[in-house]
Parts: sequence; structure tokens; C-alpha cells
Amino acid sequence: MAKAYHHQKIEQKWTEYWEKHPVNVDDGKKEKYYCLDMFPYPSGNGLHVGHWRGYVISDVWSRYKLMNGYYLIHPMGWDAFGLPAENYAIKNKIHPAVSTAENVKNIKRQINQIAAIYDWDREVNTTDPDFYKWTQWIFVQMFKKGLAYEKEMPINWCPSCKTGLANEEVVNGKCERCHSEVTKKNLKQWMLKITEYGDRLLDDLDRLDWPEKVKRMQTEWIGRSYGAEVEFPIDGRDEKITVYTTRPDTLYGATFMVLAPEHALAKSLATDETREAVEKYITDAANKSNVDRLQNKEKTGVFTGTYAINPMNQKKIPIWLSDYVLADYGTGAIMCVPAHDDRDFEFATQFNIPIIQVIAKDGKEIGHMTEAYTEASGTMINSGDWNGMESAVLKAEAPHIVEKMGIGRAKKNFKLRDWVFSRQRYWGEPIPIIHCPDCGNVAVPEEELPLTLPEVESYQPTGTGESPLAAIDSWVNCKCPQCGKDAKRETNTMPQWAGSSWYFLRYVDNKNDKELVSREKADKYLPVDMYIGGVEHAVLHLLYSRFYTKFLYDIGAIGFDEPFTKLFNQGMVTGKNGVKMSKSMGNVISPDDLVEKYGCDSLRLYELFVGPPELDSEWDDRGIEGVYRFLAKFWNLAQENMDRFIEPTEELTRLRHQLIHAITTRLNTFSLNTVVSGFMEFNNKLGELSRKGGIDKETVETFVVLLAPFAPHIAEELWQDLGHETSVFAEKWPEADEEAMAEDTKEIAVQVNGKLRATIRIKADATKEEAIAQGRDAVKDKLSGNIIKEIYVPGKIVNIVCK
RNA sequence: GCUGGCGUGGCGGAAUUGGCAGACGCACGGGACUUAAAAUCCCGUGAUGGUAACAUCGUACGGGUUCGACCCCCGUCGCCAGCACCA
Repeated sequence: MAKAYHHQKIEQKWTEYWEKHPVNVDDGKKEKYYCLDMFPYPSGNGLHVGHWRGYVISDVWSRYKLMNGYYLIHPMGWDAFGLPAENYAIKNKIHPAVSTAENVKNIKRQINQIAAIYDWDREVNTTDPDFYKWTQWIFVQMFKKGLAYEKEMPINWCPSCKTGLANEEVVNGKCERCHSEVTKKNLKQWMLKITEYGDRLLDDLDRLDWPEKVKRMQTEWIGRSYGAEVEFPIDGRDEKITVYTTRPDTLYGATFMVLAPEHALAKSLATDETREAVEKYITDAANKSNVDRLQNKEKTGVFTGTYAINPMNQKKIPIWLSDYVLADYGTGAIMCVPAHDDRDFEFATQFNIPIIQVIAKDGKEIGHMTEAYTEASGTMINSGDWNGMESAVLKAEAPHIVEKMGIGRAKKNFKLRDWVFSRQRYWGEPIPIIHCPDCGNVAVPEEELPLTLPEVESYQPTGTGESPLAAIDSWVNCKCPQCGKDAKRETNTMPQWAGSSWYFLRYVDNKNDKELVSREKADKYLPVDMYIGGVEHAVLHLLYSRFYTKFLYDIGAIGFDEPFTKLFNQGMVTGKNGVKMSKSMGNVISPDDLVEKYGCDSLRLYELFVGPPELDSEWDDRGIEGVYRFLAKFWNLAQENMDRFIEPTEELTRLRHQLIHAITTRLNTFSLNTVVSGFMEFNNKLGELSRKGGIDKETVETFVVLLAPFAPHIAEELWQDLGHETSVFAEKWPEADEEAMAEDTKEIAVQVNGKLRATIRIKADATKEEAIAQGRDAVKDKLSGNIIKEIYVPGKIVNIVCK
């Protein structure tokens, strides 16, 4: 009786073996390969099968690279600052550090069930003072370079989380985390000047092997545009209003101007007649919530009573206020060309403002326009000297023309805003700044870092815009490091993104107490070759990390300026009907029971088999039975043949090489679901051959080697049973031999008039004439009329066209 | 509204990118083994007609290009994602 497949026994055995005999060792000669998972937040809920998927994908890829001769950097750590731990602390009066440590322990246990080859010596935790010392150090360097600055301004405020938010954290006017409606609050904030890196963040996307979708999202988020700033004199005053436009070619068509209600000149433009209405409009606009502004796009506005002069034709144009103009983009003021801009058209129609067409549409002046003509193509009309020019050409030249005229300049703009970096919460890195009445803002001296988070009695956020740290007098009051006078500490903390913006650097040198990473190790092991995680971070974490990396490159801390060479976004695993797994929906599937029942190897395979790795997949527990049966079948097949292997036949050798080829190409294109189906298909074929005449040892061995990255335990056990004393992971990934793969004959389809009528087996080297002759013969009773054409696509098809 | 992606059996999904549609798995049906069940193994399984060989239809819908279209082009519908007054 052959040995039976006991997954628990085997998996335990090899877990212990790998513990003692690690398979991934740095011999100093191998090339490195850095495969990184987005590190998890240690949630109290533990992992569900969706989290597993990403980790399985990265481990399969890592083990594949290992078998291709690389030394792997494949680390894991904890993104452990953040609100859930803090909210838990508020509710249960347990220090976040305590609950976090418990959660880490549990999730680490779960992650170990995956049997991924993580190098736990490299583990990092963003809440560890030895780690956040460097998070603070980076902030200090940014402060010294003027990239971290303090500013009071209306920022996005989540009334439920009671903290300010970055632009990136506001989704459809709601808090990214808790989905409460975001309001505006005027707060003094630390900001990071990410806009200074706008061009590089955009241009360098070209160099990255990332999904186009993510690149597109970042491109749109950064939102670079080219145009001109043009100055419009105010009628009867010495002042000018500067506007930004991407369509300076339409300058002659500007029939009015609109300022954001928050514009510095807004109030002063009112006349005695309009003052009351203007002031009311400004107040109303200030009270409008983000969601209001987003959902209600009907144009509102108020005429200031004042006019500007169109600098091209000296015509007087009315100045209006409207909240469709954003205060914090461009100059907060726009020139309006209703004939060629949808929004201006809507506004002009509503308020009866003249519309002047300046680009001919289809060579014509339309007269009464019913909609704006927004294309920059056509001949200029009603435009003085510019008449007759092509608008597309003029669009590019106009910025230089206005510059020469002394009324403006070429200008580029970004949608990207500086990063609001202060959080009014407890569980984050304290911002290492001291406010001195004489010296102003002074950085905490580097030798005093880390500035540790003090114990606090109440974690409750105050809601006033101050962090709970502000209540600790003994901590707040300090001496200025520069002049020694009484001073106060900054009490805001950093956002959760701070630690995750650079953690991947620390893994390669996590015990260094002199530098955040040594240049030697950074040069040797970085950057990350493959980064695997969900798409939800497309513009948050991934943009911030790129910014941090570029900054650290600029100050010479590291020698590369893009952190992640290749990115893979795995799809979500959902419950029935595509519903996201969540505690409240009650549809969370824990991997623990499945590992117990079917084993780690089966769950690993099923995580891949459930669907294409880049797409969302619905979890169905029943499907795991299928992969379990496959493993058990393969196991039995191997065991039964152990003492009766036959010599390799030509067919077996061919199949073996075809398998190598199929698995390798599918693996290289990340088609991991079809890798698994490929294994199953081949296993079925082997079963058949085994019943018919037997199978050879080499084929089974190759199968085991190929299966190893996917189902490592069963592969090791079978490898040992096949008589090997070293780990299967010491094996080199096999190569397919083209010649051995080739078949002497091939089955091809024969069509008549494009319809399948027969299949024939032809010699692989058959000539066109031979193939067609054979094909014609096979369908001779299905031909009617005269043959007018005969087509042969080598190795694929014969098609006979008759009429 | 704009941009991008997708639409294939009862279900999850394959199809070497223009060449035999539905691989593989689930589910279902039949059979073998068993006192019986479970497990396991074998066979079948897009629809319609036919005892059958076979024929016709079939990749959201309507058209087109081609010897040949799930794949390319034009139009329509539906779903998903991102952005959302950025001038």
C-alpha cells in the first residue's frame, strides 16, 4: 500500500526542517532580488483569505526567483501606527502599543501559516522608536531644506476622526477612512512641499514597469498643464488681476472674469450698490461643505460691480465672483471665454453675458451658439491681429506673445497640492519641532532623536485642532535648543503614511543605529524589484513613497530615485456576489480553518486558482476541494509509481518539456491561475499514461520541481521520497528544450468556407501543397462548386474556399 | 460629464493575440466499488433538432472588414473602476 497524503504531517515536518535549514541564503555571490509585499496594518480582526492572496502571489514569485539563482530580500513588517489602535485604546483604556503588540503576534502566526520564506531577521515596525527615529530624521532633513513648512489655511477636516487630512485622503468629499463628510477648518499645519517634485514625479513614471492604470491615476492626480498667466487691469484702478489659462489663444473671446469667493481682492471689488450681495455670497460660499460643492454643480455667482480691461482689445469686461473657481488652483481667478469653454458658457447663458466666438467651427462663425466649441482646432476670427491663424498653433505660441507684449508669461500648473502632514491625534510619530518665541520653529537636534511619544492619560482627540499631546504640560514645555529660552513642543503627530513612505529601505539594514540605511547595503540590495499589493494605494502610499525616495536621493542618502521598479496589483477577494469581506457583512472567511482542513499547499493553490491574480475574485469554499483532489491525485500517482518507473519514452519527454514551457511562460506573465490549471491538465494526462504503460521518474521529478514554488511542502516530501537528500529549492528551475517539445505530427483543422469540417493529422514539416492536398481529401464530400482559394496557415489550419 | 477597463455555458474562468470557442475546476447527471453511505475511480455535460453519424445556431446587441472575428473597425446597451467645476 502506497504512502497516503497526510497534509498536516508533511506540512509540520517541512516547517520544522526549513526552520533549521533555511533555503534562502546570501552567499555573497548571488545576485539579489527584492520582492516586497505592502506591509499590513496589524488589525485586531486578523487576516482573511483576501490578505493571503497577495502574500501567496509574492511568495510564489519569490520562490521562483530563488530557483533561478537569486538571493531574495523578502521581508515583512508592520504599519502599526494609526487610528484603529488608538480608537481601541480610547474605548478600552489599553495603550495602543499593548494592543498592537498582541495583534502583531496573532497576524504573525497567521502569516507563518502561509509558509512564505520571509526573513524575519529583517522585520520592522513603524511604531518602534528605533524605526521612527528615522521617520523623524527624514522630517528634520526636509525641514532644513525648506520642504517642510508651517502654514495656516483652511484644510480638509474629518469631524469623526477629529483630524486634518491630506487631499489624497478625501474621496468624493468624504474621509477615506471612515467615510464621514469632510469639512473645512482653518488650522496651522505642517505641510510637505511635494509640489516641488511634481515634474519629476510625473516624468519618471515613464521609467517604471507599473500597471498603466496606476500610472494614469498618478498622472491625473499630479495634473500638469501648460498655459499662460495674463494680467487684466482693473478699470479705474491701479491694480491688476492675474489669471491662469490653458487657452491663451482665445483671449479675444474673454467677455468676463470670475474670481473665487476666497480671492484676496474679492471683497474690495464690491461697489456701494453690490456690497451687501457680494459679502453674502462670500459668507455663503465659506459655509458650503465639500459634498455640497461636489454634488450641486449649478452655477451661482454675483457681479462685483467692477470691470476689468481685456488687455488684447481694451474692452471692459465685468468681474464676477463664483464658487466654480477654485481659490487654491492657479491664481484663484479666471478669464472667461464662454464661446469655447463649457463652464463659462453655462455661466454666461445663465447671467446673460455676451458670447463671442473666436475660433471658426467647420470654417464658420456660428452666430447663435447653443453650446461651447471647446476644440483647439480652427481658424481664428474676431481676434484682431490673430485673425486667420490656426488656433492649435496659436495655443502654443500665445504664451510667448503675451510675454513679449508685457501682459503675461508662460506658466505651467499642477493639480497636485502640498501634503498636509499634521494629524491631531495621539498614535503617530511626534513631529520633532520646537516653537521658540525668539528663534521661531527649531528642529529637535538629531542626536536627541527619537523624540518618543509620551504616555498620556487620555487618548481622546480634543476636536479643537490640538492633539492629545497638548495636554501634557511636562512634555510640551521645553527649552529652545538654539537659544535655551522657554519654548513649546509641536504637539501634532505625523500621518500614517510617514512610516510607510520609506519602510522598504529599512528592511535591508534594520538594526543600523547610525543611519536610516547604510549606503553600502542600500546600493547592494535596493531598490525593490517587485512590489505586490492592492490598487487602493495607487495615489496615496505609492506617490508619497516616490516623493520620499526622490528626496532621500537628492540629499545623498541613497543612490536611486525610484523605489519600486515593478509593481503588481492583485485583485481583491470578495464574498458572494462581489461583496467586500467585512465583519459587519459577516462574510469574512478566515484562512485558519481551511489550512487545518485542506492544508497550506491546497489553500495556496486555490488562492491562485480562484481567478486571474490582477482581478477581483469571488471566494467559493467548494472550489478548494478541486485543488485538494489534484494534490492528492498527484501524490498518489507519484507514490504508486515510485517502484515501477519506466524508461522515458519520446512522448513522456515531449510532454515534460511542454510542461516546463507552459508553466514557465505562464509564470512569467503572471497568469498564475492558468499555471494551476496547467498542472491539473498535465496530471490528468500523466494519470492516463500511468494506467496505460507507466511513467518515468524524470517526468515526475520535473513536475515536483515546477510545483515547488506553489505547493512547497508536498514538493519537498515527494522530492525526498524520490531519493533526494537536499531541498527541492536547491534545484535549478528547468529549461524547456524546443527540439524535445516538437511533435512529428500535428493535428490541424480543415475548414470549408471558414467552417470547421474535419481535423487531420499532418507531418510537422508538411509543405503547403501536402497539407492542402490532405485537407482537401478529408473534406472532399463536403465541397460544392469550384474551389477558388486554398489557404494553409502552417501548423494551424487549412481552409478551402469554394463557390 | 470625462477617462480607462470589462461583457464567453448553471457558476469561477481558458483560448499560444486573426486560425478547431468553452481548457481546467466547481456544480449537476449516469455508472463502478460498498450491506449502505462517505471517500475514491470511470463516463457524460453550450443550445436546438436527430436513435445515430451529423446538421444548424452560439462569445451583450446591430452592422462592417476578412478565406476566416471572442479577438480588428463603426454604432448601441449594460456593468465596474478612477477623476470630477483644475480654467
